[in-house]
Amino acid sequence: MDIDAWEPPHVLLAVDLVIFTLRGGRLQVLLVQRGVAPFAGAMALPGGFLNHAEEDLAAAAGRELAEEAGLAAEELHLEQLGVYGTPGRDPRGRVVSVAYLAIAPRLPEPVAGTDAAQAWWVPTDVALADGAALAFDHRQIITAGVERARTKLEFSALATAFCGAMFTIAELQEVYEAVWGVRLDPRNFYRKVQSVDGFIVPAGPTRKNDNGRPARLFRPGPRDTLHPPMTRPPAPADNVRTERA
Amino acid sequence: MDIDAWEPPHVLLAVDLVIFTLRGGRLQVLLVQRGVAPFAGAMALPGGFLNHAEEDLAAAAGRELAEEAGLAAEELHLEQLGVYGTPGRDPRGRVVSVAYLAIAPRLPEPVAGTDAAQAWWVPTDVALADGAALAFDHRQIITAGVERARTKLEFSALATAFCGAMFTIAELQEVYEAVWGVRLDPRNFYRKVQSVDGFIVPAGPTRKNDNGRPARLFRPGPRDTLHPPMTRPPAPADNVRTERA
DNA sequence: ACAATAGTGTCTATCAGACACTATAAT
DNA sequence: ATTATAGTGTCTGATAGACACTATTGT
Repeated sequence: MDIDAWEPPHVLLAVDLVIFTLRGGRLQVLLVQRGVAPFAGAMALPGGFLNHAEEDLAAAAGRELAEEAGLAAEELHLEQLGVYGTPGRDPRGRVVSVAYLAIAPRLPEPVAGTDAAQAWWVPTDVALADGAALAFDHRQIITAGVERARTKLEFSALATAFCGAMFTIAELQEVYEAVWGVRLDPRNFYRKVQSVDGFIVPAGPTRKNDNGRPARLFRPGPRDTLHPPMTRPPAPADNVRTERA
Repeated sequence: MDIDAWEPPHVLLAVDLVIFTLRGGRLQVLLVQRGVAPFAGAMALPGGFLNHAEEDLAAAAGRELAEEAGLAAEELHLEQLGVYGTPGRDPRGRVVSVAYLAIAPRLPEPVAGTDAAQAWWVPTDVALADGAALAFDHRQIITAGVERARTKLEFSALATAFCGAMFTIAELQEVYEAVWGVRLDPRNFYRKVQSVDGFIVPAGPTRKNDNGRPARLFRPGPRDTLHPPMTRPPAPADNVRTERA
């Protein structure tokens, strides 16, 4: 270790984005099809190398978010998920990737302004199915993202990031049901979510409807950490949501 | 971005270690005194650059653990804490550091086999006090480590990592009290900790004493995630532990 | 005996979950 | 009227916290 001429080695640094949204009552992740080697043709998370040696990590994540998904980083929840740097993970050399988790409100199918050849919303259970061909260690990263989202829903106001500026309590419940993969009692959810201190606040006496009684609208409240937390029911496997009746 | 000659930039990769132990009923962190610039003379977390371009991140963390603290990585809890890569954080250039959290059982004062000039156990509240001079962004990293340890104590069996292979329930309670900074009722803690499924298991009818009734000994149980979790009391500021009577 | 810590029993306020019931809309 | 969703009332089993009490050691 004390060789005089020793110089610390350099590595290539990348950012990868796990972008979640809710579509059709299911948790979906944005995937792009790689156009170049390695893993050409396979599905991968949007991401890329740092632009220049002085670019900030979070800034690089926001830039990729705009370039590859056409989303503005300022309006989204964006947080660090982890570092993935196993030596053999990229055949081009030593690449260390910082994974970020991003949450977007409900979005339509074609992602506008996409830089990559193609980008799709893919349900997480499909993306993680056995047959799915994912580039690099992105399967592992997506799994970590799902797990992170699940636990953050319990203890933080992250669920509101899946909704727009205004939402009904039933819409918020759909977020919990989709991410957790369970069904919840609407009556108990209704009071539970309102009993948590600054989670959601009423947004005027406004209303909105499908074919039942109009629901009150809410906005995200000031608090990010929930006291008391939302309790996730123990997953009994037969409680999993299949279809939205 | 589509300039033909563009090459992705390289960065220097480092690992930093937040090593916690319990001494004198207080949560303490291992700090070394830097011998060279930058921040020569200031206190810093143990850590360093990757040895070579193919060294695994976790392996580098384990190596620094051995070199700078004389601790064997195999016996310790070691987990990724986060990435710190703000451009200006290291005056030598673009250095991105991966922080790891390590938990060690009660250890004596002088850390054997230390590579750095000096290494000390420092109570976290002292290390984070206003006057403390910490190198780089290590104050921020230690703060994140404390917060991580606090929440992990609630939902995982991490507390047993602070104890040895055998421990009494009172010793386990000391861990919770020190890390959370609160006092707990021994009677309620006693049953609570035993009601959690595979948290701790009895280690023979063995015993051990100070000057009261001998206590039963326990070993860490098979489960890592606690169901139900240990509930952390709301911190009312006057509940903080000051001295061990 | 006394002091000190280990361990048990039990009460109470609170809360998650179940579910009957009322309210307000569209058709 | 019927259907569908929004929102309220209330019961019950489980649990966190408070705390009286018993058990087992050293001095």
